[in-house]
Amino acid sequence: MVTRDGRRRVTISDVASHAQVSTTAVSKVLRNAYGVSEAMRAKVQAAIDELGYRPHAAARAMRGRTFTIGVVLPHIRNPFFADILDGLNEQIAGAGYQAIIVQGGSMDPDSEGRAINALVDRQVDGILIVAPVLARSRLEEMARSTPTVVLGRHDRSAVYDSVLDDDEVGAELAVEHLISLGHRRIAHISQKDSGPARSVVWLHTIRARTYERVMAEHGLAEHIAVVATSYTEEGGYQAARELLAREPRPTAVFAGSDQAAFGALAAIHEAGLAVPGDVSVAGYDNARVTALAHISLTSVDQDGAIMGRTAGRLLLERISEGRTSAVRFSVTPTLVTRRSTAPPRG
Amino acid sequence: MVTRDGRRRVTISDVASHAQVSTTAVSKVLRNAYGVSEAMRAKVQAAIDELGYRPHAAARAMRGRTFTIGVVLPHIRNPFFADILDGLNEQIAGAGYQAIIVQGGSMDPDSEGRAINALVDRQVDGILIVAPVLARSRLEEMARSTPTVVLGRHDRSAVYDSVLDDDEVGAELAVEHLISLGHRRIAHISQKDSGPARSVVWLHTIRARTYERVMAEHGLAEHIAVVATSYTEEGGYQAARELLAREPRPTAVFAGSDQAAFGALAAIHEAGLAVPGDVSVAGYDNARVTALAHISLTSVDQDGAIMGRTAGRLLLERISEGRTSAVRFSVTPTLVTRRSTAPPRG
DNA sequence: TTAATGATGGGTATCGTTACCCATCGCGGT
DNA sequence: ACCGCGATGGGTAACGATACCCATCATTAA
Repeated sequence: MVTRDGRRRVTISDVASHAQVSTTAVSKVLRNAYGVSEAMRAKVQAAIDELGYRPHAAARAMRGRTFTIGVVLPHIRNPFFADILDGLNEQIAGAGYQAIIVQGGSMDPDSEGRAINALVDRQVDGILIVAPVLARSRLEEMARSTPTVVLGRHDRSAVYDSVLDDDEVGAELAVEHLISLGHRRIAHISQKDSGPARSVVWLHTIRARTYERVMAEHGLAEHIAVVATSYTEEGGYQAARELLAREPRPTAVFAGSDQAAFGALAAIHEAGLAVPGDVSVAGYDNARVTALAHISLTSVDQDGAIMGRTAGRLLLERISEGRTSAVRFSVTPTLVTRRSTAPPRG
Repeated sequence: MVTRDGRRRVTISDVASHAQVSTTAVSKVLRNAYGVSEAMRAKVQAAIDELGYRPHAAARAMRGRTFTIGVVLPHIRNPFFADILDGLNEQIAGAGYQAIIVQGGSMDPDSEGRAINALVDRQVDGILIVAPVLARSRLEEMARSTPTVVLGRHDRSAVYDSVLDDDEVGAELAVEHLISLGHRRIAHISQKDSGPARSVVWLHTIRARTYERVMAEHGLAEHIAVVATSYTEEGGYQAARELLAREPRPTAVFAGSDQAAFGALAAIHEAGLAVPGDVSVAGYDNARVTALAHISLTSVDQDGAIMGRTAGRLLLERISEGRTSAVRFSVTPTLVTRRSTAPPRG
């Protein structure tokens, strides 16, 4: 291969001739394959270092592994995804794998499908897909050809692994907290469905249903108020404006995600109301920014780093150890109370 | 190629035999190459659609283009990068290109180098690298073999293109604004150097130097106070704590990035001080969250979407049109004043 | 009429690496 | 002395697509 500047890239043959061995031997050393003596390994490694050789991932993809994990994120704006990614990288870097990220375009199945195809076409060894909205059949089709972990989706599959937090416990914690503070008119901000309505495969549906269940269990069924927009700042803002216009207005808002909670805070502030004096707000994800003193948002913590690490481990198990049985891993969330929630006034 | 489930992937030969033409013809259609009749194009396209064929990017990489743009981000936590990415995607999607993102590990040249290598090994057609800390010689080495655009770095190169905002203008706007409000003790939060100290290739250095220059021009040289940590929430928090401990404490803080400004807001709030009553705060980037009512941060706006679009256009020019001369594109920032800045008390 | 030209389609070597298979060697057991 | 076996190293045909070159044919110019 000749690069634009006319210099040839160092290939496995260059290493082989420099070390005076066969390309096969070099390949075996590279892959830690069976049948290589210690002397051979040292000799080849020396040649590799001397020439600054790096395996050509694209060429590898033609026959073997690419040592690449593909990650599909709905969008990179959500800070919680950064935690997941850090956990994933930590886990796979040691095994010599590299993560590449593509944006899936949140809530749009077509765009998500294109993103997945892009990874499959690039022959990644494994795929982590976060909160997909694609039909399960399409996910399974992909999972049959490439090891796959799905994060944040409540369905069971025999072909891909699942990593999720227990959204029922998380939502319960948040709603119970608000109720125990004395709130009765508690509203919920959810996300619009982008597939079969109210299906429990989606985490936002679980959070919303749990909210309704807990409200009902405490005799607050008449106060149930859900506005479904999206788990974004804009979505939270719109939903909160709608809720604040109601009469009587809610004294507390449980937002399905921290981003939505930020938008809600903005709307509340804009309406001239105080948090938590007039309205308490709780979020979900415990993104790092929620801890900052001027925001100080009560939020449900799901450990993104552990979820990312686990996803990485599950993928490596499938890739290297050939596991084919499906696994489901669930973390239990906890509530972090901060200054955005307090007993209602009067 | 046989996938795990035993099904063969559809290849160009399958398409060729199905359409009863040569693989060469199919390849030409795929690449929009010269020498294809309209009838041929239609026939081949029909076969492609019928079989659901998708080109194998890894195989393409062996001889031709991968139709992939690699993006190196210091980390995905910074919301400003999301704007850049949206602009880039918008520009390259039409040309059939796909962006893949790798994390470079901010402020760590080694980790950044590994990220770049990962992209080069995967044979991407072009690379966009955001705010790199790597030595210029390494960047140029890479740029000689792969079309490269560097975003947010103030050096001139003959081999790669540069996209940046005019940080001198931006910093001037922010500092002049604070001075015109009547502030004199204005502090600045900057970023530690991760290479040659105080070199003007780094945008944080330009912002810091401009701050010093403008202060001096207004006879405020004695009030110059710079704390260099990092453009992150943690960095802004630490720096602000240090600044608030000084006697007398500053009445205004110009943070070099919005993220640092958020950290500063947290520290100020934690110290029991009010914004803008006790301390005014201005940031840089005008990330979307700064506009939210409960934050309402005065910030310097650089249009990330335009920068991303331009970077995409410049890369496509190099890839498709073979441009080799280096280009430099600079956007002029504007100031967006919000409620975090006001005249000093008393 | 012939030669030159342009448009179109196809044959084939090749990119860098690995999977598969085979050759060789040394050693222990019969 | 011979056989069998495990350990080691190498030869070679793929993987899927494209670049390069050539063959063919219709059209136009001389």
